[in-house]
Amino acid sequence: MLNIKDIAKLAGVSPATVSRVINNSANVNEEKRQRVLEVLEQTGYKPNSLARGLLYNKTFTLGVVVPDISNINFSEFVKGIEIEARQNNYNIILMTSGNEPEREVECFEILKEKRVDGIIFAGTILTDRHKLHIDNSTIPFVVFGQDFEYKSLISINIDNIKASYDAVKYLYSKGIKKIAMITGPLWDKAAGYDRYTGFLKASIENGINQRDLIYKEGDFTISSGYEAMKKILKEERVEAVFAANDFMALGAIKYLLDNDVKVPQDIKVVGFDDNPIAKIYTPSLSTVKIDFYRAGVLSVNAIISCINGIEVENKMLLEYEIIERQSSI
Amino acid sequence: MLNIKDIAKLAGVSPATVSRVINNSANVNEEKRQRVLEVLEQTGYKPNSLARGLLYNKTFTLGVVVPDISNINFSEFVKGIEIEARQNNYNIILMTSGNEPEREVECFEILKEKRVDGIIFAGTILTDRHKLHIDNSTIPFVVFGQDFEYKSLISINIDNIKASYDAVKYLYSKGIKKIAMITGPLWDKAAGYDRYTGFLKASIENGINQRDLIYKEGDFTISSGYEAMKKILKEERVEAVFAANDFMALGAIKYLLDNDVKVPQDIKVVGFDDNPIAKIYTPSLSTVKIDFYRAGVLSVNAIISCINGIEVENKMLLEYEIIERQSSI
DNA sequence: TTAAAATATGAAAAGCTTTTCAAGGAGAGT
DNA sequence: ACTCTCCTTGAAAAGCTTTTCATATTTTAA
Repeated sequence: MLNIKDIAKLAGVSPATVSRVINNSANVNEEKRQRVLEVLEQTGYKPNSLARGLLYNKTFTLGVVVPDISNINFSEFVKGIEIEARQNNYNIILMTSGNEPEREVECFEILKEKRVDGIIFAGTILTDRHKLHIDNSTIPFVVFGQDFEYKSLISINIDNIKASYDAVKYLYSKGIKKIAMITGPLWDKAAGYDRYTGFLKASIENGINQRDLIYKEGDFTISSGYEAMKKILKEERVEAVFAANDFMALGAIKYLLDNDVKVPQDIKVVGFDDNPIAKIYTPSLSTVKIDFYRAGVLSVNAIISCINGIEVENKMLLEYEIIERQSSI
Repeated sequence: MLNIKDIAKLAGVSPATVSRVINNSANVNEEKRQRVLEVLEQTGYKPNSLARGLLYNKTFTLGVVVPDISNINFSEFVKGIEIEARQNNYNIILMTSGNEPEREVECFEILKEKRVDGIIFAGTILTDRHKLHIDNSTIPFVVFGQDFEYKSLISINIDNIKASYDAVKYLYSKGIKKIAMITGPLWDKAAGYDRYTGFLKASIENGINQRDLIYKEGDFTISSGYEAMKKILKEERVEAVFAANDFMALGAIKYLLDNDVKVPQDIKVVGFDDNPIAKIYTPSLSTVKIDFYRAGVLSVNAIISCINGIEVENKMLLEYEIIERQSSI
């Protein structure tokens, strides 16, 4: 591949002059300028960004670490990141961690070696090794998705408690008295415990005794939603079900339909996430929509500000929206 | 950020020695080795990959250009790429093109500047500008998804004609006589025209006169499937419908159910893609499954071979699988 | 004990771009 | 005609790592 010296030779000027033409950084005799431009055009020369990066100590590259890119939430997130990054002249190195802390830390190490200008990290927990890395690192970090209340780390989060609270309140506002919840695993702080907490809060506010709360724990899969719904119906007569994600909500609906319970006439169902399936399913599923694309855009803006030394809020909450569809009308 | 000179100073040795310790490239006095290792540990030093890349003219980075990462097919594809690449010590720079040729070419330019070792490209058409780029480029290219019969370009493809042919044959094998197709836009060679061609071939083979073929053109959306189904039923009495993708198939099913036509008892439906929704929908949808994850893995293997100067087949076809579910039993 | 071989180590160059600094040339003003 | 300015231009250094080459030291063999 050609370098700037080759171009200089072909155009009969010095490398410095070629550089000046490429970067429009100083006056160059018009005739020479044309000669250089012509050579550039003919050869398709592109300056070596490694050399540039070495010089400026800057790569215009962001590292992005997500658990699983094939999860629609994260692919929306990454889409937002990529598009916003590009708009700001940055590229992204994408890495997946499979939610394994070991691999996450490994990603950080590789990204450090690649000298990325910043890292956007969607993870689950912050182990000591994570913290060690973040502390020792001069690379700006933005953490998404779990409330990492660690030092002044920039984090962008979903207010799971409030979103869940609002979803349940929405059901109560329809005059419903008895609502059950299908939760995620409660050890999962964000999507598990926090969403349960919102349900708890809204229920108590509507005069339910904490001991009378009706809920079953699932694991975010369709089949666990199906099973949970079965258990709930065996024990109680409820008018609505709120599930901690859409898959479990769909499982619940499936069980209800299989057993000739009408949705929404007999029992209303609300999910969480606004998975694309929610809109398509029959009946279409009411849900809480989180805008992951926007989360990506915000992450990029935050990290670029940070890179440029501009102060940013270090705790941001994402908006959400309760979407009413057939399953709860 | 520290550099190798700093480490050398801290350990009281020369940069060369530090380099030898890091790369295990030559014998180093054990005592000094330990001193260096200790400093490396304490400082968390990572060598600057830009400098290395500059020296070796190699970045261990692959460029990946896809139309839209939030499309499940492409996110599976990218997942396969990322995981396989990492296993081979490569990272990926992900770029999205929105299927715009202009932006695709722009991606190539940026990736060239970043000196990626290879580019994996999922696109639609190969314009002259694309070709110019590929011709002038010394960077290995792997093209996925459309049959780019261009020179010795490495391409990985779906055999749309044969997959579609097999799907229709499968329906005929159930003793069905009258099958309609909902095609994609026919100007779209791969997912549009080729899938139609397979349908045509299988139909003729089963004694249908080409003039009697029943098909309507959709645009891959649910609603277009719904409308196409409406038109088909108005004109003909069919026993089965084959759609060029799952969304249109689901639209068709929706129309049928809305009009009290039972699926699969009255009309069987088969889609294409194995979108996650296909499995979940009621009735679950029979479809043609393409393994995009595997396509990603194959792409990486091909490009790494190419980078290392190993000969590879330059035309590969992906396997597919007809998945039978409730909608066609 | 001495020559030869093996081992260990640092200096320096290469890889590519940008920017600073110095110098050369041209034009303007006196 | 001479000096001062402004405009152009090229040489060189910096940024960081690896590897080669040469040197210094130690070990082995005779």
